[in-house]
Amino acid sequence: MARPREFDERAALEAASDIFWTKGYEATSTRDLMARMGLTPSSMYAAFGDKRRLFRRALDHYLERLREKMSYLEANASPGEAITGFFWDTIERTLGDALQRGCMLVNSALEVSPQDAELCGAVAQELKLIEGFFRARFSEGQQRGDIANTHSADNAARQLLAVLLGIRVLARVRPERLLLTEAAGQTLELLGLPPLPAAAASAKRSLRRRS
Amino acid sequence: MARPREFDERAALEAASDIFWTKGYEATSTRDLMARMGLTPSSMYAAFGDKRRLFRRALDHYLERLREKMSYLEANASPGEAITGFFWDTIERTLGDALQRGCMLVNSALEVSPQDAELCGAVAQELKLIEGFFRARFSEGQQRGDIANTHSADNAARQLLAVLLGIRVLARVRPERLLLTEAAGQTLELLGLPPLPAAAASAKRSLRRRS
DNA sequence: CCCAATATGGAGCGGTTGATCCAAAATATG
DNA sequence: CATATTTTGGATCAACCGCTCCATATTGGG
Repeated sequence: MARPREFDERAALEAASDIFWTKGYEATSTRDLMARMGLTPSSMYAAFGDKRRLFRRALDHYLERLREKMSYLEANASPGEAITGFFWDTIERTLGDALQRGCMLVNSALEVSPQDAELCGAVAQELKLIEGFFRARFSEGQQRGDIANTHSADNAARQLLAVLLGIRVLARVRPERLLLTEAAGQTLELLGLPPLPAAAASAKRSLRRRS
Repeated sequence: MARPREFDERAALEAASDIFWTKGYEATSTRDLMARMGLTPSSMYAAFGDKRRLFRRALDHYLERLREKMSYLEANASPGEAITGFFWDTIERTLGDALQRGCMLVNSALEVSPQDAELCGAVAQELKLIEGFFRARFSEGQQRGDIANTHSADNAARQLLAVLLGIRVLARVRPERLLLTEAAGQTLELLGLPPLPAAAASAKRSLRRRS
């Protein structure tokens, strides 16, 4: 019994997520947001609350896709390939992004004030989720016999998480294929995980995607 | 033949570096800066130019200490211990910081726009310096016979750099000793580098420092 | 001792910020 | 068709932004 919304909330969130991802929280103004989301202040504030709460939802929206990637790999690849595939996907996507936005989660992890318990906690929890993904896959691979029992899954997961985050930092300022693939590849190799596709193959692949 | 400065430029830079480190570039206002540096707008702008240039110098000031740390380790420790010591120092310092500021270089790496070629390049170059430190130490250790020749110094350096950056991201939102030490420790171990001091010992050591 | 030269204090510039408010528009229900 | 309810557009708010300007203070050189 009232006027219906003229905009798609999901699409608006997607737009908001995009700007926040590109420019960061502080550097994004509410006017940037309204322009990109195609909303007037009234609509935006009514639908999403203030800037902070909108950011929270935009981040969640971004993270949802990250979680989907993990689920997909868990369901459609062997444990070892799931881990390697995660790194491969991360590197290829990062190198393919002309805007060099890196990862919104990592960007947020460093921009968010440690005093902001709620946002900080959300980021921390998501990192634990990724760590858990690594640990579960690694452990599963060990039970299967694909992966050697030389190292504990706990430590392997911690190491993989650190390397992943490091790669995302590096990619932001030094988007060099060799640097990223070798940093990841070396770690995968030492842990007895499947290697990344050769540079030539992955280059061809990203070329195909671009066209 | 003119009035002399009443403030110490170095101390002012130190103060500026501190706020930028704590709050980031965007979230720091010129008023924050002037208050903390104890300067009026006139003095600040006359001495340091605009906010961006001040940030550049504040970052350089921060990085100088980072370089000193590398020089110190290079001069006063074996190659392997220099690498391990760098990680140890990083972790202890990070865990000891109540403000959880992490590393200003890493924070900047993600906040700086990739379009900002100058600042971005400065960050990239500093990362190369750290990578070079790892590579040189690793290579030297191999020549000495301290470190196995199983892995190339190039790749080891890339991996160490990634883990280091990853740790600094993690520390920002999950300052858990075990997580950081094991992520680093595992990598050091796999590369045949000296282990980090035991948790008990390092806890004692940081306690001593605090008192 | 006066003057050129630099530093200081602080008012204040135009513009932008995040956010609010209200009249007009659009719908489902009675 | 009227009314209650919600959305929409856009003017507008106070506060803050980075930065400039100028009068005043402080020095060294002639």
